[in-house]
Amino acid sequence: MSSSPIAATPQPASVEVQATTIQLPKTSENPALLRIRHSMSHVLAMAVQRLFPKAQVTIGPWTENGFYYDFDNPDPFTEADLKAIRKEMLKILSSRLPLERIEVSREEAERRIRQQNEPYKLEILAGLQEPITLYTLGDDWWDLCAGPHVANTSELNPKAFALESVAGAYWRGDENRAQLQRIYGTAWETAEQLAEYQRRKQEALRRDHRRLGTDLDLFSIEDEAGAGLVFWHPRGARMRLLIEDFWRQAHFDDGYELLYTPHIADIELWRTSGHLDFYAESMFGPMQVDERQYQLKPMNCPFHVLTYASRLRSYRELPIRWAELGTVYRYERPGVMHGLMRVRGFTQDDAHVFCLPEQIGDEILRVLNLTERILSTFDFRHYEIHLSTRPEKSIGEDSVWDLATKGLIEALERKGWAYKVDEGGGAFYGPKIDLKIEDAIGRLWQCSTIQLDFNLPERFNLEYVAADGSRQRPIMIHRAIFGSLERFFGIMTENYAGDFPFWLAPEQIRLLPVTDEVLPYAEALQQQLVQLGVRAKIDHSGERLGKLIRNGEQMKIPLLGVIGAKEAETGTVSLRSRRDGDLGALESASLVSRAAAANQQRLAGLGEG
RNA sequence: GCCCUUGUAGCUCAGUGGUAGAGCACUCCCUUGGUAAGGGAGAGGUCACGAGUUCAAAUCUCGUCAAGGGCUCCA
Repeated sequence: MSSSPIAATPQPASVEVQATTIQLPKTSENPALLRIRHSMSHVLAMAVQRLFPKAQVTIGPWTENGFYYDFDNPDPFTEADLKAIRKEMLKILSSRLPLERIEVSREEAERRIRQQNEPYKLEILAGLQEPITLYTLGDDWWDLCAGPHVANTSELNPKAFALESVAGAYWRGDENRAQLQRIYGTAWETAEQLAEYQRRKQEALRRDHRRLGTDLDLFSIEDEAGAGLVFWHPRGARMRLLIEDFWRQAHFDDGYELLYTPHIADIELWRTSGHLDFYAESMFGPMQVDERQYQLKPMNCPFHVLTYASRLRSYRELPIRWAELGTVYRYERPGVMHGLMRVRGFTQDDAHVFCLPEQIGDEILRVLNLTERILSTFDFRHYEIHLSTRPEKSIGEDSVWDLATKGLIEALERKGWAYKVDEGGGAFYGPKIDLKIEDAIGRLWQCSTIQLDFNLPERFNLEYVAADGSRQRPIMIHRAIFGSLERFFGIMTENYAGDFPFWLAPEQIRLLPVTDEVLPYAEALQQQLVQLGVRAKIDHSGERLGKLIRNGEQMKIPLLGVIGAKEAETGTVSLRSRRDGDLGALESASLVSRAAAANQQRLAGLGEG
């Protein structure tokens, strides 16, 4: 890639991977790719049936990055099988087989399926509308399929596909039905695209928060304690504290008050809230204490509701905005836990707004603004927003649903954010807005959610006294911005690939003494930094400078300060920035003030002196 | 929960039935060294846990737990 001088506009410091000229279109954006992947799944199925005559075919759709095919086979496929299957696929490609679309009657399709004894196909056929189409692949293989496909396997680039993995999957996605063997593959137009796709997969692996969590000593999950329970190590805990401090301040700034509520409560509370009925299987079991049964909390809402109900409220108090970093425990089934992304104990940045019906629009807009402020501080600036409306089964009056849904829409429009409508996708107790954030390598993560709730105020009989002295039901808004601190921490770590911005790094500056003689000078400087809240350490390992640099870089410390005789004499530090390279010598007093200022302003690098 | 795979030192991994290994990290010694690995010595493991087979199990079998890739579910 050559860069012209005209295009060489200064770029802001960025953690993004280097822009590449190779575009990787998604299947849904590229009809040619769709045909390739769809056809490739047929080639895969044909190859499997050649090698494993007992394998029964089911479905084989494209995915955004490739394709898969589900088989019912007596034995699971192994990695070695994949190699053999790939070879067989290459044979099919090189024999230049035509793919032909044939329209048949239902009876004809059924006859053909029965002939081959493919029960899954029969079930698929039963669900199909006319016209029934099938695609042949060569003379002796065909599959029920709506298409479209390439015309000939010679159009499929043998150097641009790969079989990726084999996994279990349920027939029709139903865990009560047959377990099938799914083979995942990917296919592209060119070998370069395939290579780029594989490079990006590697990149995602490099950013894996579980890997970085261990390497940077941020957190661990200990077998002895149990699955899905997180231990925050000093470095991770320090970061979490910085995130929490920022979060608290942002909430105070925005008119919230903070609550602390218990971790357990009498089981009757959960009966009243309804969780015992519809959430029981996600809760840890109850515990007996004296004569009462207690329940570990899976959610914070009932506690905030009780706090609201602790005394009579006036309409003049509303809106009430209460937030809590509330730690909840949920029973997650074995096998679903995943690093910090899916755990059994986690802290929600939960908040509830109690307001008047006419305040909904303003309050939602307020939440959207706060959400943007908080997420953008962590460099998440691109969102995908979904508005979910009333489902079939739901509670509450039409007028309230209308008002609430309008309030959400109005807020989104005023904010100027594009959104997709998920018709009927709301909870039974109210409509909601979900927000997904896009990370540095284009992945989307669901974090923030804003939900209206017509259920809990009803169940707990929440009231306020209106202007006319009557008792009215307040509107309740649930919202979380991070979703959970653990999950957000994982996403953020992957977004930065562990290269945290200066203000967030657990260790911001590491001073590297070249000789022992300069230690007193280094220690004095470290003291000054620490006193102003800068997280500075001295590397006491006594290794040579090269090694100290290497260790500092590996721990992704934003600033390394080399201190030798020269620096000690002149009262300076030779700075090496992870993002910006060698910064040269800097007056130590200037380093102290600039570092402190950078923390104040939450900067990604050292601020101006 | 289901399918497959895996579990050996803090980390990454060798070790296919016969006395438990390497590199990095850690501790100590030598080296006082100027921008990504100086040298030497040492310490560190109930081979995830429990049963079984065997004269003998890290190794074979079964069970449990946990992790990884998926499915289902989800913040």
